[in-house]
Amino acid sequence: MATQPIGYLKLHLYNTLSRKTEVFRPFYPQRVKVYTCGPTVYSSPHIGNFTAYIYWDLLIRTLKANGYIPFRILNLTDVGHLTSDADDGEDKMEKGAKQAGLSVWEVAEHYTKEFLSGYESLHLTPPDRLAKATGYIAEDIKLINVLTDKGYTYETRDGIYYDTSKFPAYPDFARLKLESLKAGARVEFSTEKRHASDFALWKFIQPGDTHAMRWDYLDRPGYPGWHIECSSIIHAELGETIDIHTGGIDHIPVHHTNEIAQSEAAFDRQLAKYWLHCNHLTSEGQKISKSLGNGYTLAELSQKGFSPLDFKMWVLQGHYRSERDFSLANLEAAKIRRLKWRNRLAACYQAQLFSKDSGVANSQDPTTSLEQVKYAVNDDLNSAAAFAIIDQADHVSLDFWQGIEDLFDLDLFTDIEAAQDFALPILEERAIARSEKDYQKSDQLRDQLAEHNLTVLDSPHGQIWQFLS
RNA sequence: GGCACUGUGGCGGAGUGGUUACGCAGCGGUCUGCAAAACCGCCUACACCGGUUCAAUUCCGGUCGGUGCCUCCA
Repeated sequence: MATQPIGYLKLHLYNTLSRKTEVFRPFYPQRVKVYTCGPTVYSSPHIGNFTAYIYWDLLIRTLKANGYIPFRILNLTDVGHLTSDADDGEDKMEKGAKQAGLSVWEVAEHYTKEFLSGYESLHLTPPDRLAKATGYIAEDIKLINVLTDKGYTYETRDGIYYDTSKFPAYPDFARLKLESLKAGARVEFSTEKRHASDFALWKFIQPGDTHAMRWDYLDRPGYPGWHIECSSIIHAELGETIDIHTGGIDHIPVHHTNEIAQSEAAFDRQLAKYWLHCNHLTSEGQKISKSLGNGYTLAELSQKGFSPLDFKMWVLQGHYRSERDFSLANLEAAKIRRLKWRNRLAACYQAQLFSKDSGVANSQDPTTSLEQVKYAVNDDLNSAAAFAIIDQADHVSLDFWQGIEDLFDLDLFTDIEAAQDFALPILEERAIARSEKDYQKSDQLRDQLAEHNLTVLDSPHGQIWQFLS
């Protein structure tokens, strides 16, 4: 498999809908509509949250590598939802605000910025549109009205609910067994709910409730339910049906199941053709969750000397559907691997600049290596297999590395030119010192490089500078 | 309790019915004025018990273990 002849392998993706790996065939030949379920912006995003966006970025880049033109929406949940179905559940946005002494709007603003800055530091392709839930309240209401007109809803004292029994396909997506779901449920359900799986489309704010985010609907103040925003954003921005819908594995039984129920009941069209779900991370053997507050942030990793790109390297070393356990020791290994790639690239850069025959020991066509990498990624985004090919690739082409950057963007080219400019005169001086056997000076010059995070290797082809970290 | 996933060498981590990726660490060596995170080589695993098969880590069944979801989360 690894040395497979480079035929064109069509993009294959594992589709949760069928629980099978399928050849990807979008609705239209080129344009691919993608929707990614984004974060709830009420606390600092941790590494587990970002893992998902790293994988979905790989999806977007892989689509592009296959000649597709993806159009992607990423939503931000900036409206509070109750923490539980119970009437006394605390709204997590409101809770976050209370803890920080800010308004809910300020909380959303603050953590949105934090999320986006982390997103950027990971070199993730920006979505074509960032959709904030609070920007689509009118669409939410429109959609609820459609569902009401079609007889899918009922009203209780605390809100408008979706009657899941009216949508027979409800359990299909997650392969739910509704009876056992009911039996195992640990939550106190709203007593007015008709079925355990029914969910709120809209919540009414009760007199005396201080809920800050509120909109008028049915002549009363209220706010949208947990799942409606994704359905209405998709409808507003992408239409009734899309090619790919992505999210975390946790979304399958509730959020995506409900999304399908809402959208497909309203529009009588399949919501998405392909559903991709990434697995969750554990951190040092423990589940990471916002509620437990036990995940590292990118800033914390940075304090420990790891770039966000080192973390990205670690993430892409594994497969998006695998359970991964994060540890600093493993992050260290990924950091070193990335450093080695940067140094290979640096050596390649120097060879191309100074060697007439830029193909030093070049026994393999770099284009072939790159095709092999794409081949691996086309197999359900197998970045781990792709990385093995990169490690083995025998080449010195900058084009190859550019191709790798297009696919993964690990910021491998960073500082190359500056390092070159700094190292060049020192290396020249050192060459002279060495030819005069002035080793003391030669070592001094090496120390000088070290102060700028560089070192030098004496190869048969001459001196090569390398990054130290 | 229900559902799903999963068990690969010191640590990670792909993959495959037969030739046993890859990374990190370790070990040995080479090159070098000394070095080197440079080069070469080594360490060769698939939880356990059955079954199918000419052949299973790979398929099937069972056992034991791990994880996730069923409650907001990527």
